Amino acid sequence: MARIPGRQPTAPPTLADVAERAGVSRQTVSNAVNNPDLLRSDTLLRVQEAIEELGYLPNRAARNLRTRASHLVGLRINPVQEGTASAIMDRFVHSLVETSREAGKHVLLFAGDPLDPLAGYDDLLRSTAVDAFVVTDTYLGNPQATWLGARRAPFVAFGRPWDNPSATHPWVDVDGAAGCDLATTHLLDQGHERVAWIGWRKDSWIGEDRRSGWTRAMHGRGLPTTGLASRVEDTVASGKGASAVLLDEARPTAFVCASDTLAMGVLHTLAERGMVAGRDVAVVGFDDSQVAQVVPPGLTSVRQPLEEVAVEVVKALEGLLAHPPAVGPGVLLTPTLAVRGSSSAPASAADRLVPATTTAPSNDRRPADRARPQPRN
Amino acid sequence: MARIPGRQPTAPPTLADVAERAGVSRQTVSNAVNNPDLLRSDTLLRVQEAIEELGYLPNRAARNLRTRASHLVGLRINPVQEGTASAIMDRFVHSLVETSREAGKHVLLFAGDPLDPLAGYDDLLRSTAVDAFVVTDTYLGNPQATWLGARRAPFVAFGRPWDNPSATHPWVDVDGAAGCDLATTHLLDQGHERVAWIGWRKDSWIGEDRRSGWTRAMHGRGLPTTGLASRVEDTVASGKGASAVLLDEARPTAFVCASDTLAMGVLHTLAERGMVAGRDVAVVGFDDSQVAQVVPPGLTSVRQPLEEVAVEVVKALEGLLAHPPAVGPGVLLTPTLAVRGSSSAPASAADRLVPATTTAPSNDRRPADRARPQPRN
DNA sequence: ATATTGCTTTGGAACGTTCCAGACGACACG
DNA sequence: CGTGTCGTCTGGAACGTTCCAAAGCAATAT
Repeated sequence: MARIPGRQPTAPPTLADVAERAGVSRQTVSNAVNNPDLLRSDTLLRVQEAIEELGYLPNRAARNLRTRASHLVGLRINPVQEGTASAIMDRFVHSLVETSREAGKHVLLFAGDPLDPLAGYDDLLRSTAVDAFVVTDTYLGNPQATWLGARRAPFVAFGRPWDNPSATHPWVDVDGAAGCDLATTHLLDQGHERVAWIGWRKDSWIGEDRRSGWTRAMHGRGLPTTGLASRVEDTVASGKGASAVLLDEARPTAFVCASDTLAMGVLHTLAERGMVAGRDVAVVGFDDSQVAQVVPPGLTSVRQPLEEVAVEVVKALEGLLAHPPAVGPGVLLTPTLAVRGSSSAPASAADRLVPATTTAPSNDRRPADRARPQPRN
Repeated sequence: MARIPGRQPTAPPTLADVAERAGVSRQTVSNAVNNPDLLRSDTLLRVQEAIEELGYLPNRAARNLRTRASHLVGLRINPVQEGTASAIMDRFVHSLVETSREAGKHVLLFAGDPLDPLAGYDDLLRSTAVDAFVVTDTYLGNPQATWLGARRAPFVAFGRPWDNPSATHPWVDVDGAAGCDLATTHLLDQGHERVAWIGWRKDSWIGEDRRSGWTRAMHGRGLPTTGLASRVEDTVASGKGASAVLLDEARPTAFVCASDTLAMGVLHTLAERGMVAGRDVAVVGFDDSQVAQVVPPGLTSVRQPLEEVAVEVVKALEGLLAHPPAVGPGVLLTPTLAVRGSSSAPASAADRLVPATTTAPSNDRRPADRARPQPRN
């Protein structure tokens, strides 16, 4: 197969190779790849055969250079957060990669310094290594957004522009309030009335949003929330501490937590007191992490529809990179609830505890009162 | 500021821009970037100033085209495995990204079909989108290796070439046998004698390797292993079932598991029977997943040194891509043991069974203890 | 003085693709 | 019969970089 003299025998075939083989010009081969409908059908066929035989695939670098596009999407990942339950980011990465593939894009990962939200973006942008970014860590109130915006860098945010609701960049987010409302309502439906909240510090927009779902559901049933809430850091230890205090002081029968990490803290407290999640006290987490899925007896958890998020993000990216760019409104998706053992209704309790909606009246024994020590081996 | 006429005002500066500003030729600017020691110091300075002022960064596509290198490393990720505990891959991805950055490389993710180990590789290779691959899923006995080898595609494997020990490609792996030996010995040191094994089916090389660490440790103390082992699938349910059977039939006082997923199965059985891990029965898992870190009372687990793995992988990559390519021998790293509540010595048992020297089982920095607050859903 | 050497700098070519303007033939229209 | 239009195909140029060969120049060796 005639090759240009200086080429390695292992070098991938080029347009010129295919062109020669098919007896057409380079440009015709290019058209066969990019604008097949420009060719007469028989030439198209001939070229396609040549492409097939040679195993030709366009050289990415050359194409990128010419078209000023890399078909790469940059995604910054932070160092692993050890000791926490949430793996949202990882699940999202998987979904994003799969969805991007269908859009002909690949995901380029780069490292981030948690303290400097902008590190890494600049280099990739200036070296035209990526076409656009997906920005995820908007919990800080995203300076990336304004910075990237100022640089005219295309990006889509996973997370609302909390600090600037009038921001014009495309974003996709999950309705945390709806999720916590769902979780709380699920518990209320099982007869719980004293449902406690363990969330994050007040300066977290996401935390306050989720919390509002809890209060909304509680107040919707005319139930009080005072004394039932705690705001702490997102660690297992904090969740453990907060739940211990709440159990002592407010006697809740159920917990809704802003994260699986905090929920695991509750499970720690229960274990320490010989109580059983789902039997003595109900617990619901947030994120449906692997932890929630495998910890006995299974942690009920709000599940973010990350696959859908990825789809919407990619959709927004495609709009952004189209000619001319089209940017739609923000997209807010609704999470679901993965119900597991930690909030399963003990049959007897459920019957007893739902005077409002069902027939069975009044026994004021609550799940928490049924706590008893573990049976010995 | 002179720009070439047709250029957008927002277009990044090019070599020519910098050259004009510094009053030198393009090639001199190129040298200033790539071979600074070729320039006289004063010209170098002048050029560097111009680069600084214009914010110049070499265009990736052009550089890639010319040098036939993309500085990208391809990594295939499989769809998330729901319902399992292990997140090895994700931790590895993080480490790899960080380490790659220091080597001037970025990580390109692409999606994989678990059933077709080769999907995705071919396209990236033929389109010269990546310089090399990191191959991780070698548990299948890796057809990728031979296939990539045949295509002369540079790659480094995380995982030994089990099916072909004489394979010549570079690889990095973690000594699973040593890890399970460590885990078993840790239990033996606490006075346990009947230590059971729950592992994978016999056709898993990795599983058999890990299992050999358990038998080695047991036989080393003259203890029998018959009847104490079970081989199942890597699911929580399997681990639960296997542990239930073993508890009934072999009365072990401790379990060593081939994965955290299986270990969580054991915890399920214990919970169901009102038994407490670490008090009634000791449990050790493998991978030090997030689950192990947060489940009460903490799951002792063998921790793979993924940071080191990443460093070695990148080192191997650099050798592979050097001119001429240099491929070293395979690297086998030793895991550590993260000791947590599930294997804490019951005081009575330890007193009864062995004068246990107070061991310092792990000088590994224990990440669970370093948990930092960081709200992100 | 001339040749040799080493240091520094330079312009042209090339990497493989797509854009652009135009060529070519066929066909229809006036 | 000339002219325009359409469908199809082509060669040259350009994207921004690095490779290559060579040029200019100063200092040293012959």
